[in-house]
Amino acid sequence: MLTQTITVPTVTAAKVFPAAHAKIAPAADQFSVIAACAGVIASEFSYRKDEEIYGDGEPCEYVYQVIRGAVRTYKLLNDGRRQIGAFHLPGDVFGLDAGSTHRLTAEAITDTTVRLVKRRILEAAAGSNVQVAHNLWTMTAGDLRHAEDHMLLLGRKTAMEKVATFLLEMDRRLAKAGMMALPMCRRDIGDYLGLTLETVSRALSQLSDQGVLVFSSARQIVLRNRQRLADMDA
Amino acid sequence: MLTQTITVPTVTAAKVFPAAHAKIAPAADQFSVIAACAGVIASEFSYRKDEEIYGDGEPCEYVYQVIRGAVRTYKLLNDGRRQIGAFHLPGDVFGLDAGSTHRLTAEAITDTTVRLVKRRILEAAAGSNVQVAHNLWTMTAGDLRHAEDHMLLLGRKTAMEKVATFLLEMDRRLAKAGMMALPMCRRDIGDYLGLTLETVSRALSQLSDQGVLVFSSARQIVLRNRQRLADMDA
DNA sequence: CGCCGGATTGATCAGTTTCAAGGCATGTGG
DNA sequence: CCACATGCCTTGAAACTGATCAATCCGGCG
Repeated sequence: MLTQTITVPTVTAAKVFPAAHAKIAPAADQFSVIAACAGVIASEFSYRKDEEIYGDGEPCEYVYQVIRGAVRTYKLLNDGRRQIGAFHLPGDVFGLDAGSTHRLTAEAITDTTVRLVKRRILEAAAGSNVQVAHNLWTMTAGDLRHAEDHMLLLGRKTAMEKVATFLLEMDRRLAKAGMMALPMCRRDIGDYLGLTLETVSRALSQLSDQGVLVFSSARQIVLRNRQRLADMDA
Repeated sequence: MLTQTITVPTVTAAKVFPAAHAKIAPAADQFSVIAACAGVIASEFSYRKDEEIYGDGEPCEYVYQVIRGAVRTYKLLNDGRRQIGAFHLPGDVFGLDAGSTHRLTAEAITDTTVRLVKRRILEAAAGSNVQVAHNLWTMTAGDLRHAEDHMLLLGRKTAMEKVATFLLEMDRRLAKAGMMALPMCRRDIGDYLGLTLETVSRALSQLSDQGVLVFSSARQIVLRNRQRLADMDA
């Protein structure tokens, strides 16, 4: 079980959309569009490391966008086995469920700041604005695409292939100046890939030995040979 | 590799919506709603066993609903390893991708008849009718929910737990008169659960030995103890 | 400095896959 | 009607991948 910091979310700021932000991912654009269309006042909230943002089964009150930090969304089995469905990095939208309750739990991986809009307002906007409705659909479809790719990984790739895929995904999503600063620990990576933390560690060590990557520290990685990774990725 | 029957789809019928059909699943309702809203002429097509309905990467020309038979949608790795993302049974809608191309391949498991509507028309309807737009979203969200549950299964459940989950899912979706007639072979089940066909067979044999289920034939199954299965399911 | 959480590494174990053989049902042609 | 081929399923034995258990190691921080 993970340590659970019990903290009440703190409002750190509140501003009117659209707000300019450094790095705008496609999903971020859509978020801005729907928020703007809805004419919403979006707030910023901050969460501490390991703090729960929402829980499995809770009503969907907000839709979130990561500003700083990182978020994991996961499901648990009775005995505590955990499957992380996705990591959400700056720019990413999460917590958008079509139903009335969340079906995964969301937690801050590191200290994290999110922008959020009330789901009720979004819903209303979608009811009168087809552009908003279309964006809700394509955002959910983007999550589905990721889930489909991830099912292939979980069901059919070997440990090394899983780790190679993970590295390429993270490289694409958060590499800056050729360097990757992973926000999550080995256990998180394992629970994302359907592996144990030891297997993840061994695979990374092996890639390091082969010169495919270089560690600055355990979580600071430079990829030296993306092609080799892409080959392993199957 | 599966045997590929090369056959051109045959139009067997064409009728105007809404058409009454015996068993209406929730998704079926939505399909009818969107089709009705779009004022679409829906056709019926038939596919032979193992025939491809659409391929990974092909443009999304139609959205489909299973009338009779069963469909598998899957992804492949370079070397042929296959992950089946979902089985589509009578009433189910499939082939609804928000993007412009399909990201999985769809094949008929048995001889299958589908109803289909042109995606272009649906798209247009969604642009002017928020009810249609909303239904597209909730259908995609339903697929996402299934994928999220399935990631947990693929990444974290044991072979026996996977098979138990599979049996309960199929029981819920296609049991008639307490009897389940599986349309798919052991290899399909394995590729859905991230197992080999032998492991699936062994798990089923073990459940049979324990009296949890009874085989009429290899694919005709009666569940004798759903509670035991639910317990294994974790 | 010593503690602590996270990461690495080693040794062994277990579950699943792989390889292989055989059974059973279905269908076809002699 | 029977012999045989075929596809699918079951079962067994061996091999292997990844998990588990356990011992450091390392870096940051009080």
